[in-house]
Amino acid sequence: MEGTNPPLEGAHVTATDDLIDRLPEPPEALAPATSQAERVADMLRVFVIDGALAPGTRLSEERLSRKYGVSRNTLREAFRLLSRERLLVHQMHRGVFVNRPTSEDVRDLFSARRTLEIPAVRGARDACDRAVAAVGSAVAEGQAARAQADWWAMGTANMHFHRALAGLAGSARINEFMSQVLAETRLVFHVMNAPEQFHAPYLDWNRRIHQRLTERDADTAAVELSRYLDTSEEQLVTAFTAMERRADGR
Amino acid sequence: MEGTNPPLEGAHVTATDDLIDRLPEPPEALAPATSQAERVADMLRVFVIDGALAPGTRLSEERLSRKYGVSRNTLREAFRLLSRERLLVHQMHRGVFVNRPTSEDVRDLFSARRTLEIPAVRGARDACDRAVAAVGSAVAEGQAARAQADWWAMGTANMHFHRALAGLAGSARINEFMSQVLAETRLVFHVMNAPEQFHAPYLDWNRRIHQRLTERDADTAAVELSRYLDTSEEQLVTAFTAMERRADGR
DNA sequence: ATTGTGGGATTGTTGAACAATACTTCAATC
DNA sequence: GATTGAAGTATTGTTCAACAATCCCACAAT
Repeated sequence: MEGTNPPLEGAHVTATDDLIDRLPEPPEALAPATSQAERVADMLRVFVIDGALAPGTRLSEERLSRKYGVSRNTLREAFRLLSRERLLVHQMHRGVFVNRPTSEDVRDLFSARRTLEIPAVRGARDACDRAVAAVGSAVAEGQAARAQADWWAMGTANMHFHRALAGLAGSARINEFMSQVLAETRLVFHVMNAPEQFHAPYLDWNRRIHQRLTERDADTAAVELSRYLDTSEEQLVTAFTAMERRADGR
Repeated sequence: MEGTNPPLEGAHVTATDDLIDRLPEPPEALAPATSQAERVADMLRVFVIDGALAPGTRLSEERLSRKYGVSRNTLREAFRLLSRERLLVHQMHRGVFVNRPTSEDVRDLFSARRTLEIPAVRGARDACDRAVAAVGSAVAEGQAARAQADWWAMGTANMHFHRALAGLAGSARINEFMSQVLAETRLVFHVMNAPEQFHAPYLDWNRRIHQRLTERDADTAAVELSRYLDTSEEQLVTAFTAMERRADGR
């Protein structure tokens, strides 16, 4: 071995603070490391939204805690999280139940959606392209689902579409709130035992709205969306009140 | 005692189901009977919003549970509730802290407020009178507070004013979300150690907006509100970033 | 000044215990 | 026969004590 390894020019350079500041951010504030309660909540959330746990179902603390290998206390923490999201409702000394929305809830949900979605669409002029693109991919997702006749996926795509619309507002808090509202809306379909084809006719509507958005015709898009919400709400409320009458008139 | 008490004509009539249905509803679904965790959460919420617990403060499970005579588990349930409201933030294995919003949060909060408030005002034409009246009484509340030079109450009145604006949308879910957004906004003032007179100049602005509303000139009211939000946000963000620079440039 | 290396403090989670409340069952009454 | 009353049972509300996992801090070593 002739000669020595040339020492690297300027080896052992400590990174300046400047450089460090320029480093990419960690994905999520450096691995938030979810707690057990949050993991259980995540799992239950999926069950509720997908309908594995039907609205009105009571969740027994003891059985669930044994089934999923967590203590009752931990499970209760999870319940609290989901209650705040309105997916579960907590009744003192009676337990927690999967939320079963009423027709009044349906009206309120649509009222909230109007407030969130329509202004977002109307102000879409200065929304970032990334947000508009999200709307487009939700449309594509819906069409793919229809091609496969996967009705549940179509419903999911529809939710994504409307979440993307609210996303045009560009506020993280609005986004999260909208997600909750849509999750609760999904419960409505479970309560009704809605035929999953329910969403089918709305796909074209979504496509048209997105079309308007790409044409930068936000106002027309907003008008179409408004009509969409009106008819969708009416259809739901009608079906819902009929079901409610059937239920308590016996 | 002469004679017998005449039996009441038709005494012991059982109420028909019809009659029972017509009975007034109980105030709140028949005494929801709050749990201990909720009571603790209510208490802590007030502390946080009023600033008795400053942003960034860490809440020790052991000390708080001993101080308020509840178990750690119960206290943790309360923490979960408040974390979902973004008043506390939970860091795994580190504990819970009073949320300390950043300038980015301020921008997001105002973005959310724009989405919630402006459309509500613009659509105020078909808002119920009761909701408009709430706006008026918030204005009055602010003027009363100014008369007494009670600056903290002025801030509260300002919050009530904007909550009332969002209330014009007429959705319970929107109302609750708005309350959360405003509570978090209040934290911003605590972070800044804002002089409480901060709110003073906005009182007249509020009065003007309300004036427009009573005149049924919703569009002008919306424009004024939009300007209000712009200037308020700018003022806050400016002060905020200055403070942040001071803090981490040291 | 930076990097290991403890020890101490705090949180995460569990299991068991008990009180308080709701539900169920069945007998007694009108 | 339907309603009321009074058991007993099941479930939730809450506490307590324990232990593992993790973080924080001070101090020594380089």
